[in-house]
Amino acid sequence: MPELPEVETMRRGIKAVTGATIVSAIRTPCKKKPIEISPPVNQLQKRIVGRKIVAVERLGKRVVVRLDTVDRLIFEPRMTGLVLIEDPPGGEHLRFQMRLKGATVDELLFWDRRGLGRIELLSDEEYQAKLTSGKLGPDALDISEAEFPSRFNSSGRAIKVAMLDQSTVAGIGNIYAAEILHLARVHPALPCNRVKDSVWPDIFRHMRDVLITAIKYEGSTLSDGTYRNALNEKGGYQNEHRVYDREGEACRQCKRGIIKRIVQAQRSTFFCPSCQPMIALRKKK
DNA sequence: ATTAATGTTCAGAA
DNA sequence: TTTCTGAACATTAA
Repeated sequence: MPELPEVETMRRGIKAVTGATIVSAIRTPCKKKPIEISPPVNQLQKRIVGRKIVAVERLGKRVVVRLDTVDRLIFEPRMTGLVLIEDPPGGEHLRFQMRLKGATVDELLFWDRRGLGRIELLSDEEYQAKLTSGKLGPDALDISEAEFPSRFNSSGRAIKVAMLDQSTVAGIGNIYAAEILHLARVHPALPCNRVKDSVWPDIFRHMRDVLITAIKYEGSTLSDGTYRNALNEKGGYQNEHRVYDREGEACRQCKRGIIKRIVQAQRSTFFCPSCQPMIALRKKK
């Protein structure tokens, strides 16, 4: 579930592990298929046990735990992963457990219902290589207004598809892409190279506003109830959604449009045809 | 039984 | 070279 606001909420929720020393790290006995851990757990243990956690950061949809070595332990929740410091929603899906000492919390957990998430340990060198590889763009809350359009500009892809691509900007997912484009009144299928120069600042402004507001609400917990903050409480931003998962309902903004659902890049896209007309493409189709 | 789900990646085809 | 499609990963719930 996690997009940038949910992952940022996780990061803040586990911040108390800063300063702790890692006593043990194990792949929890879990009857489900094990999640991917790189390097293999026994090698990973050798590099993290006995080490101290010096900072908890975030990059896009990843929680980055910095150690007092060259290494960073990276948690990537993907669809249903949670990084927690206390008992998870259902013990059945606990995947990874670190015991800690020297801080106010004594464990760090990774829980994942579907098990698509992954854990990765990267050295400084490997981490830098990942950042410069072009596979991961700048964080959506770090990028400047000036750089923002240049990440999309010449591409002919639909703007919503480009927003979901983590190499464009890191952190935006299916919920927030829809919400941002609705606020900015841009049709999700509009090709990037047909977005007017004057519109990019609007998209940038609404991107920051939606993400920052969603962080204040501690993210969105959808109807399946999976996503929880570190205290096992639901987020609140789902009640603020303007288009996501509201197909057939009246647009909250114009009160007349009916929210439509289309499929782009095999993902549902929700938008208001009235607030988000595809002006630049009107002649097509 | 079928479908879709907050994500990512890969192969193969336009 | 770029973009799109389908499938895969694993699990659950409607």
